[in-house]
Amino acid sequence: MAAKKELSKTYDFKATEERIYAWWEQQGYFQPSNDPAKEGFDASIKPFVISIPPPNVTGELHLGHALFVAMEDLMIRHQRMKGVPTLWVPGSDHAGIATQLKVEEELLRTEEVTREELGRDEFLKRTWAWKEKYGGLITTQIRRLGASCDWSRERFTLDEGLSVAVREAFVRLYDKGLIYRGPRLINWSPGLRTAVSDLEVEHAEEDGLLYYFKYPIQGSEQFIPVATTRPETILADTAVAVHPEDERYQKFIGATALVPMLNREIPVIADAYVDREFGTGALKITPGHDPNDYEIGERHGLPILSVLNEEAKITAVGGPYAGLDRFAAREKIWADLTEAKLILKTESYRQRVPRSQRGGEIIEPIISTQWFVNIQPLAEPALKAVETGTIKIVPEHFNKVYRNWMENIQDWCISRQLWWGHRIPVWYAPDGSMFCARTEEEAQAQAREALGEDVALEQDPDVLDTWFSSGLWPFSTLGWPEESADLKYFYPTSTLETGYDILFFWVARMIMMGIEFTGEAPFDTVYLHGIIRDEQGRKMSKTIGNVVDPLVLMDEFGTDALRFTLLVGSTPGQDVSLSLDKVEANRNFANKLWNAGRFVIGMIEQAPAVSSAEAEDLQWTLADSWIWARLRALTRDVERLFANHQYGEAGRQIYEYFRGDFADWYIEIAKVQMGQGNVRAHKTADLLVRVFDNCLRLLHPFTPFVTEELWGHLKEAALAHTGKVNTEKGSSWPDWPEALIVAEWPEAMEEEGWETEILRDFDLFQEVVRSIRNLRAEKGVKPGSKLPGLVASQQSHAIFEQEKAALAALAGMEASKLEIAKTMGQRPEGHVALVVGPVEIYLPLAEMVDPAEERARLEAELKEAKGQIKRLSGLLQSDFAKKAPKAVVEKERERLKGFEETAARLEEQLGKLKT
RNA sequence: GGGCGGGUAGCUCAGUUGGUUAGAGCGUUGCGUUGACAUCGCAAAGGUCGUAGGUUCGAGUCCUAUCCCGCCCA
Repeated sequence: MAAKKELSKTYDFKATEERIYAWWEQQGYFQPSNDPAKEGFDASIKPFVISIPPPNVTGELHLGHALFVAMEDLMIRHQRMKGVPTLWVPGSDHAGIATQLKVEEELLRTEEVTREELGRDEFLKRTWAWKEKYGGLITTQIRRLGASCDWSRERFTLDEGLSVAVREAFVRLYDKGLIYRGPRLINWSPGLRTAVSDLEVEHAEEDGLLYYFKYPIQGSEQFIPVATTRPETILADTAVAVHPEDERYQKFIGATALVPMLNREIPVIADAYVDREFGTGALKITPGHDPNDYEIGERHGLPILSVLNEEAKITAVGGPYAGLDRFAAREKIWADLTEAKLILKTESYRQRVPRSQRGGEIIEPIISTQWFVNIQPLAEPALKAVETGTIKIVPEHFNKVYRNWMENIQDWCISRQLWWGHRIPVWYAPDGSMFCARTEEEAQAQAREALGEDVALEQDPDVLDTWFSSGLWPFSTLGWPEESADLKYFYPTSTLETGYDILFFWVARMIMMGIEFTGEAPFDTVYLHGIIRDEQGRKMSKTIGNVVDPLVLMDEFGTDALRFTLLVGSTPGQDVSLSLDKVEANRNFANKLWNAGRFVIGMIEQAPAVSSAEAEDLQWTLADSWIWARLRALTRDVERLFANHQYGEAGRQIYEYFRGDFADWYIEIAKVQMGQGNVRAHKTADLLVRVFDNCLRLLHPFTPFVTEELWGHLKEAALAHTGKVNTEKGSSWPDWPEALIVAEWPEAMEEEGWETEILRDFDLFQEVVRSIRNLRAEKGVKPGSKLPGLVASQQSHAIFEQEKAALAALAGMEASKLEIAKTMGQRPEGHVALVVGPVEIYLPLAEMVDPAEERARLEAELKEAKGQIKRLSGLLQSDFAKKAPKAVVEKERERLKGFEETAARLEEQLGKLKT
């Protein structure tokens, strides 16, 4: 016989996680069980597919990653265990700006060179080198979280295949006329020297000043008072606008105003857009630097002047101010206006300042020639897909958010003045004509066709917004534009899981592009999770210094603890507050699980082998039936909760079952039953295995490592003792596949009718145990001392007769001196009485109890019972009895009966006490 | 200005389609170490579910109004 393998007393996640993960991966469990690339492929089986939200390739793991990995891995593992072919496509994103900035910083720090000094080709070489070096980090960290994604299908947005997809998408949109190039007012990031999209600009309310000054009217001494938050833009004003019905200024409409300091002539126009209540009621119009003014300018055919260049310095338009930085210019102009006696006043003002989502610098609206996607034709079908339910968003209320955005969507600026990214597939001839093509050769051919000769073509220097390639992710990763086998089988994907903060950035764009290019919505469900906050509900930020590193948490508490905390702490669409205490508590939970496993395995070894005929002859105990009934209910609840995407609640229920029912009660009773030996012990060990096996299966998607490890030991023990516990697969009996990760998910077990009574009986048993424990604690009975006692109950007599040994063990009583009776004639001398519904319990504790105290206790209980009787009988006499469903009324009747029993017993006790 | 989410125990949060005594973890208090587990066990204290109305036999859950906090969009 092989040496008995002892499991360590505590769960050692450090010795487990890496080994288990490597084994899973090497066994190929992460790959779809039904794979077009493999033999025996069956295209008719519907797979479950998730595309990972690709993390920044040079990024490092943060809790947001940990949450989405945990969520998606949970879904994937659940489906896999249900026998569905699953595919989770991993990959990463080139993250244009973020990566380029990182590399630039690094180059500046180590070599003291800028990217301009290196040149575009060299810089890109360095960036690829950086990617090779650090790009693996994030995926290694994602593996550590236990992610069961198919690494053989890993993708990167700048891979050749995905780049082909990006060019294809661009060319198709261009050919359809949905991509255009032109000068528009766009958001410019002066620090990064690139355009950004509307979504990348955040508007924060900040304290500022409102500057009041005079706009002189040509040929008169009069002026129009105007207020602005940005005096430097006065230099690019091309009109002054007033409300057409404003009596104060009507006389100026049509007059010519003079731009202060420059004396440029501009018209005074009338436009209903002007808010008469705001400021002075007159508005300076700067179409070149303000989105609202831009629209007014378009309406009135005003010229557009650009007074700020790409570095946010004053251009030649600003005359004497040319070359000044935007902030310096503001001061200088205001000083000059003061000098010229053109100022009125300043007042403090709370304004909305556009800031870059990255870095926080102030964004300048400027006129710039960029590439845009005409989004309306894409948005319409994307909106419809959600409205009609083709795509379901969880939680539902995000439908409205989505619709609201889609209905007000603006054209998307997709060009970026960066080097790291997908270069725009457009080439220019010397004469300025442009050719959009999938390759340079194709562009050359087009040029030859159009111009009749070969000319030197210059590719557009800009790259595409990273989200442009991310928008193609669900199908580009599967091989699109090729009709690959993967694309055919795995697309559309199933669930898209991500944070609500990128609903517009990513989800909406995937839906638009998916429908446009594949004709199908890219997924059927969008599950949105919240943002992780600290225990005080604050966003994690480097400035506050409250950032929690998931790697540190995993080192300290284990991956399962972190995953369980994130999963159980999250409700769809709701932010998650994470505290270290919770992670610690869940580390403890994993340990509890481990030790329960040790116990069950020990019991397998101890169990006697008996024949199946003998086993069948012996009935389950109340506790056996109860833990099984509870498990059946649990499987139903979990099934329902998973179907409704209530993963956190499912986790909580499993946790409570394992801890509250299995560990706290059933295991304790099982010890007694094991002690009885023989067939009883055999059956008990058997049930312990069945129930624990089910717990491990249900928990596996939440805490994959500890459950896999334990299950392996459990299986080994069971198979080593085949006669002692049943190892045959049968209805609801465990089978023993090669690994838990591919074991069958516990099916929801329907209610069979017998459970109600069992649950009620065991509930009474628990109440009795608890009340005895309570009294012991109250009276300070030494925990070790075993009390004799009497339990009397007419109707529930059989329960306690049967569970006598368990009752004694759990309540700290001496089984041989525990008497179970139907009635008690005389109150035994020197005993204290407890009443639980129809049950009376007598314990010989009278010396420890003051009779007056005893009476007070009984009276208090009686009062409580009577109160309940009054409440319930009132309830049952009201309309409730007529209108509520029968079962609900019946439940209350039962309750009333219980309290009446209790009251009767209590009154008896009090009567006896008085004599 | 429009929209959305939240306000439940000291703290952080759960709470199917409304079902009648509202749960967990942590924290607090008391007790406890011979075999599953001190990363533990037993017991206890602690909540007028933001406020005011309404619908209903019945409301933490549905409706209306209102206050506070947060977010998104303009």
